[in-house]
Amino acid sequence: MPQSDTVDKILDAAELLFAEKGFSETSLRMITSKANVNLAAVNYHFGSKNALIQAVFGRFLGPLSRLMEQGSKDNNWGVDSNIPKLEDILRLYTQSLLKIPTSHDNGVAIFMRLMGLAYTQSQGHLRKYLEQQYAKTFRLFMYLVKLSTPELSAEERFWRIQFAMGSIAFTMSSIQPLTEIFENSKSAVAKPDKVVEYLVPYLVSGLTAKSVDE
Amino acid sequence: MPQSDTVDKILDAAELLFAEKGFSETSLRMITSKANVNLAAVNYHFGSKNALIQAVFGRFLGPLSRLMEQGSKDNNWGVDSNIPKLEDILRLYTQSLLKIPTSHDNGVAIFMRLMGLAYTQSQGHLRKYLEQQYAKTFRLFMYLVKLSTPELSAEERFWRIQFAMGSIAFTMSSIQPLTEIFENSKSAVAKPDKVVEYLVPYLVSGLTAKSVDE
DNA sequence: GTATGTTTAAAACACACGTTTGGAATAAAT
DNA sequence: ATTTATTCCAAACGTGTGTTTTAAACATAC
Repeated sequence: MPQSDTVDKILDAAELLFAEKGFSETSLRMITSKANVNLAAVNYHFGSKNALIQAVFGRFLGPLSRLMEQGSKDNNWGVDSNIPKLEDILRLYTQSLLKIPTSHDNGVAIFMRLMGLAYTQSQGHLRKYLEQQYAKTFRLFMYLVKLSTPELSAEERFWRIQFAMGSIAFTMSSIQPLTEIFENSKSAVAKPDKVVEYLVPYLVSGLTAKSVDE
Repeated sequence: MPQSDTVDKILDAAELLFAEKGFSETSLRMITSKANVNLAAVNYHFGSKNALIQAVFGRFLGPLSRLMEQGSKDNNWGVDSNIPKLEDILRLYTQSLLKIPTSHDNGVAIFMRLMGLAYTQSQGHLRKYLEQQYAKTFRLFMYLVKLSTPELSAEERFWRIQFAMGSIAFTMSSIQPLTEIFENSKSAVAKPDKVVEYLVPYLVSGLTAKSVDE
């Protein structure tokens, strides 16, 4: 068995458990027993639990970051007065998400859930890691949105993006428990794709709402 | 010193620490030392840490729940074809929030942050407690929104409310320099009232967006 | 003033956590 | 075949956790 196998088994198990329970609520013993590896393997391969958390994020944010930048470049957004539509930006984002290779289905929901947790749980080290690792991509995203919503003030645009990210992260965070609650005659668990279908027009409408400044 | 004093001191300290760090990341020793009470006081007065968490929420949600139901009744919403406007519902909500008595300013921000954590951190006991305690109020809220947005399908309305709640909870959760806000109460960092000003038109626009079903 | 119930205090409890250790097993290289 | 580096494993370590225990302090009523 090659080395990478243990590493990936740990990452796979950690990803699921973190998404399900949160970071502090998931112990290394849960992870290693789910992954069928020795407890010490985490500290051996990753160094610490915090480093493992960061590695979990790096595994999907790396590809996502690359896909977003590539997509923007392919469309020539931002050059020669080539201004993207807000829907197109969101679509690039969601479709980039779907392109990320995952070890299991429901990968998208898990990513979004993890991103929500990253913002919401006060893991200082994670925030620091994400900032210095993906600040460039985030700035690109902000720039694109700026191009497509020139009528907004910088402050209002910032907050609206914040609101939009909240809708996404929060929704994906609570899909499972909510569908359990409101299971009035609806048997099927809400599929993320279906939810995204509802999400996009909502976001577009909210982001392009008439400004309060006017 | 009367009994209630210790109880309130614990609740005050717990509220702040939970909002700042999360539930699992806050130990009873942090709470009791911040509250200047003995460690055993928590288990004596509340029974367990989980019960303390629930008590912190009860202190907020009890008044809020009453205010919402009273406000709806005062406006005769739902009777005699008296249909509320969506803005009015949101305004009732935000103003009810502001009316809740808090032991310190920034109470609203802390409350929203806690609600975000409640949804986001998978504290099973908390979710169960909130459900069986405030399901009635939540159902009223859903009903009012249904009255004001008759054009939406039940499913799409459900998800849009979800999106909206996400915006609120997430935004308040990630006003990052929270600690600064707590310490020097007149910090210039994002004031919740200002954010709400931006939030309302965004929510209205999103919630009333043209349906994807049409 | 004594008795009764309630609240505080200090200490200890059992347990789960992340991490470290030292040696066994395995693979790669000479 | 022997060496060398890497990976795995069982066990233990130290620390911090929520909770319990015991007794003292306090308040209240008779």
